[in-house]
Amino acid sequence: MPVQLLKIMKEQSETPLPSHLQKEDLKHLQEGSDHTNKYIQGIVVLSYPLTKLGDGTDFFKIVLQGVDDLCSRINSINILIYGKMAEDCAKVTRHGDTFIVAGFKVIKSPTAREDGRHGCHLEVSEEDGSAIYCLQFCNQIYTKPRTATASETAFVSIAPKYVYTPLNQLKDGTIVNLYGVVKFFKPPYVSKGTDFCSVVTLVDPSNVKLTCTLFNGNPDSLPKIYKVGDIVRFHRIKIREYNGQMQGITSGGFASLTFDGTVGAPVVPRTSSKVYTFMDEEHKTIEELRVWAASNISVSGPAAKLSSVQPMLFFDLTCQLVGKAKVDGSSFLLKVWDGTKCPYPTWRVPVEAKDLEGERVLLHQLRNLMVDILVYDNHVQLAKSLKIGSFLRIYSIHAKQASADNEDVSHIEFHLHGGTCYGRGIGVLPENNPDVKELKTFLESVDLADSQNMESMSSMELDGTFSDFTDLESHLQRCQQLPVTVLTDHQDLNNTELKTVINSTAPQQYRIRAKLRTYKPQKLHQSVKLHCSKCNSLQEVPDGDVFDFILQRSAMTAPNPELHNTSWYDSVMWTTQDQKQREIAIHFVKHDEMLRQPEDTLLMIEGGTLKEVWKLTKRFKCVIPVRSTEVDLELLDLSAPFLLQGNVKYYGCKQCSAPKPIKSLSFMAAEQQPSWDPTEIAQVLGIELLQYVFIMKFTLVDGTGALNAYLFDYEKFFQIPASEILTNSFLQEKMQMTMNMLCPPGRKLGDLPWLECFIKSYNVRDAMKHQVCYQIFDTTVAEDVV
DNA sequence: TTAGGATTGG
Repeated sequence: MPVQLLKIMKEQSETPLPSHLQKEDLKHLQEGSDHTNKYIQGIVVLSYPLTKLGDGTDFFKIVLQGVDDLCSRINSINILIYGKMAEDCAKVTRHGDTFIVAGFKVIKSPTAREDGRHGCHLEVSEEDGSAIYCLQFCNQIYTKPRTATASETAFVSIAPKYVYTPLNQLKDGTIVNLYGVVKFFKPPYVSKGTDFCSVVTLVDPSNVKLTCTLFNGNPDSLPKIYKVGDIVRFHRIKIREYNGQMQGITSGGFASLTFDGTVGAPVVPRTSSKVYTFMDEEHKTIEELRVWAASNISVSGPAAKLSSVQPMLFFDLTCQLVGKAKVDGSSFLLKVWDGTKCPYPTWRVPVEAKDLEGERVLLHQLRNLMVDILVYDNHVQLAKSLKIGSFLRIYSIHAKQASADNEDVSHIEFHLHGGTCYGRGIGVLPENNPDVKELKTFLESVDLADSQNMESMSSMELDGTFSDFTDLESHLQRCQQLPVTVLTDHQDLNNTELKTVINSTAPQQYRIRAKLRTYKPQKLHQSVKLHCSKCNSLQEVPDGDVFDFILQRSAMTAPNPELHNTSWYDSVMWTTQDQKQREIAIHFVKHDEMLRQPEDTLLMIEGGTLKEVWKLTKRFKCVIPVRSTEVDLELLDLSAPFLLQGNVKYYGCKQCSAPKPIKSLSFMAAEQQPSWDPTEIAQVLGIELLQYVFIMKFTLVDGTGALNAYLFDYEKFFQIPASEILTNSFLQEKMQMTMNMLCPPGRKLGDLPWLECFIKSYNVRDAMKHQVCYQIFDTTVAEDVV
């Protein structure tokens, strides 16, 4: 029975209702006024038998009498309960119970004249998201005898007890309730039909994705999602199969709650203020999902401040609207700021002064910090409706690099293109949103006088002239500073300005002197990739779990005893004592028919776990995980490392490797002093060795222009081997410190150190477009920096 | 009904 005993209260008169609900007096009830977030309370004085309506719907009617205003003429009201809720209520209702009703519809009562009750009646049902709470004396509902005092009451909720379906158990044609973590979303936008639309992709710990298409005529009724990682609870969402996948779509009684997904943040639901049930159990679910999401969802979205805008990329901006203006039928201008200054010249969209809405004084004061964002097509209608001063998150703004005919230096244009790809759109953030609170505090702290200086500062750097002696002095000081990177070759070349580099055709090579405005990825471990020099492919370094899984799978094949103890290796085998009784075989490769010292020994292991393999690498020179076939030992799947040496896992390229029999290693073993060099082992085994490499994008500026240059570095630039960074926290710290020297966080452009770099330009062409890219080479971090 | 994730135009 979906009746839930929520709490037993002793010596306590107030009820644990959702805190947003407020009591409404019977005499204030009238048709057409807003009663969301209101409840009425009364004593059951009459109930009618449970009946079925013509369409089979259960129907139950009770009469509640108000307790506050006994003298009032209209002191009682009819409550009409429909559907499952009618059945549930009929089971527990007793005369004299106190009922609390929320989420009701107020309808003019056709029987008011006859029964002399309230002029309206209330209608409630599960579909409308209604809730009924019932207060009874304990001894009335406990069947088991117990000592109860009169002051002890049980609090019974006749709100349905919801069942939530994990995303991997959804079935076509059902209507379900579910929880999920937002992996992708499109903020509500105007659809081509009559409604607003929002598309939301969820994941949950079952690791199944569900994309939901949600419609509502009122955008406020759609989930209030502000960022990836938010958690939602959907009630009554319809599941359908579409293109072979499950899909969610709004059904009649759809309702949603949205929560901040940050671990530790207050659990406050965002909802369009309908009545909702939210109790301790739900609270726990949110906390659990937050913890799961923290390690399973990447929220490092492209959010950015104007100060860290990257030309040619897309980003999400949290900002305040300062001005807006009509441009033409298909585009609309938004003028926004976030308190930081975009380091590049930005465009100004010309509009008629009469079309510009916003505080004139503020528009003038903020002119150096404000940027123009031109929004198109389907975003225009929403943009027009925005209120000046409101806080916005604009998703997937395109920072387009462009230059006008009469300009030497390129500028940045901000476009919100038409369509909703990649969640492109505009969301209004409420004042209580934590990001808005932070932004407001920051905006209040911005010294506008300082921003005027910033303007003169950047224009000074742009045209390379110096207005007075102080500027000249500080400039000289900077020039005298040693650069934080140096060239390892080509010292005799002269510097080229970035403007010249950008305006020249590729391919060419240049010596440049520039500042590192920003770099990507900011999380340095994300910069490590595996590179195949044969097919030139790049791939992510596989996760340790993948290796674990492959080891587990290969441990299911028992070692083949016929392959043990050959002329070139000795084998040892044992069975683990645990329940699984795994068989492990280790083959120690001999040299001159003798075993060598462990630190010079290569061994092969069958049936080991990740932990066991790691332990062996601590003791022995090399470890190669293998499995038995009928005729020979063989390497595992190439998603696993084929060799472990020291702290480094060596991987082979799946595409370019052609594994040879393991016994090829015997030739290496026969060498006078086998080096067990990974490159050589790879070659002997027919493996195309993947190299660990740092891939980063540096945004370089020099006062004449800006460009993005890629760093592709095995070891030379940072003087840190890319192969060791992932397993060595000391090296990670060292690299972070180096980056902090090259690009000190929080500094103004003028205070950043200079880098000397050698870069080459090259062409990237495909059928559609042509782009010139830049790569840093023959450059290293200066000795005194590392 | 609409959209059904998957940028780059003005």
